[in-house]
Amino acid sequence: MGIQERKTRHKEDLRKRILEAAKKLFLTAGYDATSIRKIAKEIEFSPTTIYLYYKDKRDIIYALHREGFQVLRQNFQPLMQVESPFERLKALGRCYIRFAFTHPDLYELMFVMKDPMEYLEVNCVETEWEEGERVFDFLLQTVRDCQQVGYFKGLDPNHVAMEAWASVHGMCALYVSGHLKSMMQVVFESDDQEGMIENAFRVLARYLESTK
Amino acid sequence: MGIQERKTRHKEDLRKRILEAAKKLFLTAGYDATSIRKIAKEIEFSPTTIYLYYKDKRDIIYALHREGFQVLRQNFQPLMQVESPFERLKALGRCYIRFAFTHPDLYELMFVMKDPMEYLEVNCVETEWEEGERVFDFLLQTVRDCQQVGYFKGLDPNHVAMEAWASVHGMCALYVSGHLKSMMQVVFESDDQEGMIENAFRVLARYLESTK
DNA sequence: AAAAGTAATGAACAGTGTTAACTTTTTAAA
DNA sequence: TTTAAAAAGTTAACACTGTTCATTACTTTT
Repeated sequence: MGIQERKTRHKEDLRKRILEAAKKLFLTAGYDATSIRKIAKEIEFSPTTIYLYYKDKRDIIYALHREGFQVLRQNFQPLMQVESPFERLKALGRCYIRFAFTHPDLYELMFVMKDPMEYLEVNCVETEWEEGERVFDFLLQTVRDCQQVGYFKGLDPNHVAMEAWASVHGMCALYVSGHLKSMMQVVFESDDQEGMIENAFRVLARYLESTK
Repeated sequence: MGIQERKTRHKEDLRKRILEAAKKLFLTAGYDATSIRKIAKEIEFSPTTIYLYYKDKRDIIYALHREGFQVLRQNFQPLMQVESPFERLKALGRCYIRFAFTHPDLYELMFVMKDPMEYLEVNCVETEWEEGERVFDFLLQTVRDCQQVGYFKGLDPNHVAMEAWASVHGMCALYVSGHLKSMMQVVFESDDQEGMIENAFRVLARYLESTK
């Protein structure tokens, strides 16, 4: 069945080329500026062809969403080696923030935009947000490990993990949306957003440290 | 000049009616479903008439954005009376979260969407995000008041305030975007988002408390 | 060679924000 | 009161959007 195989490979290839084109447009011009027609022009196919490979536009951005989570998990990989649970937790936070700053559009797609989540709800097999689950599970396990060595005494690890995620996500979300920038210009008359986030994270780290 | 005045009042009236129609559509159907044409149909005017009162669509949503901040400040008003700075700080956080849960669309408009911020950048008088400034200043002053009675020793109030805002914003943002819902269904097999946020906030409050 | 199946497309639908040119209404001056 | 100017509002159009349907071009199977 070598012919059949080649055909399948060709199909998969076009699927990938569509996604690559979509990613390119998305990362250079943003979501709203990424239209089906522009993607089609990029790969030199008719717009309707895209619908043979992806259900609709949300299907495409959901594919990018999944890809983003793979990249994030790759970023997290080296942290597994960090011995100290608390150092690992802090590194996790810093890594998460760095990801948001280096891939703001991807971050927005993964953690801010509603469309991919709506896609999940509609095409529901109920339990399908594996990527997100794995990432949160890593955080959760790290929190539990911290408890083993005396941190977060008397606190529910689920709530601790949730609070930690919300904190760093809050910083990143304010950054990618431009709210941090506007706020800092007005309130602090400064432009060093990265420094501000760095310092805010240090405060958070102090809080966590003091639970020991 | 009574006639001139009446005319001005009439113009202001139509401006308001446009905004009311926009708000109604926005709150019932969301931003994307709120088109200029639909707003026009709602107030029974031609679509182009709207452009005589608002520069463009972003101008309208920026007006809603400002209105939202007025509502938020009204919600904060009673908290001024809270004597204890730390109690005030906690009440501020709870109040902020309650606002996000009761007006999720408005919250999204005010703190998540990029468009109003972009509108600010384009129509720049540089320093024009008064509403946001006032709200953050209130938080900042409360943090300083807390320091006066022994909290946050050795910490920069700016960074403490930033961290606090990021934390609660993170919770709210994950709620309004649907990420919290998906995550909880997958990881905790639960639907009680409000309870989760409540508990996460309690953890944060514990952190803050422990700085005394 | 004819039939069946697949891949790709052109044309169209119903909608979007926005602008230019035109018409109607209102105001002010002669 | 008539007339000219200014303001308010509308129609038609442009250049887009996501998406669907009928049709063509090509490949494989019978």
